[in-house]
Amino acid sequence: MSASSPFIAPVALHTPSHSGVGDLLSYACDRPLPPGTLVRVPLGNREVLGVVWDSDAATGELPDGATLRAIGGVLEGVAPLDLPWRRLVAFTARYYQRALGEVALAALPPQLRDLKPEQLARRLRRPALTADDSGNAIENIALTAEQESARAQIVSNPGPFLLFGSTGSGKTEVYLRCVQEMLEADPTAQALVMVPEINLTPQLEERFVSRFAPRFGAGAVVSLHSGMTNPQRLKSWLAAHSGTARIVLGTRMAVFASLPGLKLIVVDEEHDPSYKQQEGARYSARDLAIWRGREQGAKVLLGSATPSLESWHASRPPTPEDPEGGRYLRLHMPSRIGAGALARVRRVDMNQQPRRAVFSAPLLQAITERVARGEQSMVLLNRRGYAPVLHCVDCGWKSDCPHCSAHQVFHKTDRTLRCHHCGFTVRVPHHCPTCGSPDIHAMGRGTEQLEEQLAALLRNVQRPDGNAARVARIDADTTKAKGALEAQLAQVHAGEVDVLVGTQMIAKGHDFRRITLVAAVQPDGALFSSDFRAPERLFALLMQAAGRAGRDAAYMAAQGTPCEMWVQTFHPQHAVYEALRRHDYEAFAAQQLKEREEAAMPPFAYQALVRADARTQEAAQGFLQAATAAAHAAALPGLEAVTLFPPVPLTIQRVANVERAQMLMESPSRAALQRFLAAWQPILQTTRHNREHKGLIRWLVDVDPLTI
DNA sequence: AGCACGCCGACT
DNA sequence: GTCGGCGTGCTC
Repeated sequence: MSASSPFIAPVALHTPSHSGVGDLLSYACDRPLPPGTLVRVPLGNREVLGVVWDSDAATGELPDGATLRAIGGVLEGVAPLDLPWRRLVAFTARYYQRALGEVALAALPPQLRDLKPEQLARRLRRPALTADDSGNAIENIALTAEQESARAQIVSNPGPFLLFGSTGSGKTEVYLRCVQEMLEADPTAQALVMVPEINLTPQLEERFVSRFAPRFGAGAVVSLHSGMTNPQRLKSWLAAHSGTARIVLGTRMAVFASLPGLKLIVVDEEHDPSYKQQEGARYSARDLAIWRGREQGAKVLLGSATPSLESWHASRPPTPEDPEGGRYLRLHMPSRIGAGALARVRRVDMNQQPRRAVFSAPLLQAITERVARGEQSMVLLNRRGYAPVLHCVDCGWKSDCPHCSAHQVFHKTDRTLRCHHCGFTVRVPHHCPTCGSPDIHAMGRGTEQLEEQLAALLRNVQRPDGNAARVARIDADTTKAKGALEAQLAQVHAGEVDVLVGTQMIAKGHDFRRITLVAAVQPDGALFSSDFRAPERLFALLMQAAGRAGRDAAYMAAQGTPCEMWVQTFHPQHAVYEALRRHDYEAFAAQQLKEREEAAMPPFAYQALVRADARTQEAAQGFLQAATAAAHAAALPGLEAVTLFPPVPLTIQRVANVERAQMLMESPSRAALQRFLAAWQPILQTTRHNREHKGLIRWLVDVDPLTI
């Protein structure tokens, strides 16, 4: 140890857990550094960003041969990250089976890592937009009785809360009011408000800024999501970290924002699968919000019209048989305000329609009438492209991706066949690549085809202004360019579009005032999926889509026609559609929960997956089998309460020439599953290094997976 | 994760 | 003759 550097600091660095490097590395420094201090340290022949960690977590012993090196420097001007933040990061790493440093560094803005000390100093000197309590009173919008009741409950109870409010019930107004009261009561308080998608942040930001900037200053509201540039993200992060920002709006990553004054967390559309990160540490931002709120003494408010069954179950009211009830407090807001009645649901039995018809006659008629009246319609299909596969009539060839066990999708717009899994793209062949036949057909349909067919079908239909009907499409392909989505939405709002075709992208959140008909043309796929959560997701999507119609009561009254949600289905009696018809989430949830309980599935059991990627399917499964055998041989703790299922190939077994397999672990006890996973981690690592498993490329653990 | 070192194919 | 492919190993 260097005589001039008598202190040792444990530092968290971005090293993955399977890299053989421990969670924390020790560095020498000439003064004691408080935990949470951001430092630059030498690692090999480079200098990386690290966070000084709590010394009780350090082993104190250096491995043989390692030499203690000195810290390169402290990031001056950035206060140490506080204990609640460090505890959140440590919990996330532990719970989701990742290295501490990986989670810590991923939770920081990327630019903090890249900036030279002088550049950072310059950034810190630049004055941020100030947040100041100007004292300007906020003009309170009167709450409805339901909103007021929810607000009062939130004020007088500790939470967490599940705000169960139908689309248009004014959940956002409740969020705004709760945030406002929290911030006014405490001049250092901060609030975190999360939404599932980047697309939804601008409209949320607009609403929060217009409400709170006059009162708390222009710098009081900041956003945090991956669509921002690195400098923007750093700026928002610093504002939150320093306490200047009072309100942070963002996507799932925002759950890791440093918020020393955090008093309230809102998770809007809490059921949305986007809250689950699907790479790296596979965390659920909604679940972490609950944990963080409890740890940091902040209230947590989850909101949805179709809550996740987990949250619904966790908020069950006490009954004589179940006097405890759930951990959350459920708040109801069933009424729509300022919006028309809920859409009337119309099911078209496709068994009674001509085969291969995309649009049933009654649906087409309904859309036609709306175009003629100057109303808008929205048509949903969760499949991009023109057709999911090309097929040769003569030899049976199909447009299979050479690198994946999936079809290449026919995109007519640019005459390509594209694999949606690996991106492999070729020109559309004119003749069958196998037998040369020119007789190749598109099978099935995607949004491009819907747009084309609808335009043809409505060719002779006129709008009230005498112009021809206009059909537009919004999906990931038409919105690739920056600002494209906003531009397309603006066209819809301006009334330039009569029928909007798109994927679920258009079902989420956007307020279309003049839409009076929403149609799902082919939603049946999810009914018979092997994924036990598929019905839940379909129901949520259709409810959300139905909520897009008739948002403006005044407009609906003037039009004098009811808004409608159409579903074309071969199974009109299916429980999902029955519940949808009655807008009865509660009955649907009760029925689903009963099934889940009988089958011992979440939320009545806890699950985790281990996935293995390898050159061959045998290698992938072999690794999982070997790791399972080793777990049993070692009689790992927790194993007595955990069921390990045999490895199986993923639904899409091969992607980009990588074979994929996974195995499921299930337990009635979350603690037992956690104990087992923690004990298993080192065994998985040693198994990987066994030369028997050379074909293995990577393995990963997914705790509380959304799809299995 | 990065980044080096290290040993075998197609280009100037 | 070099450029460069990614396999293996190391980082307090």
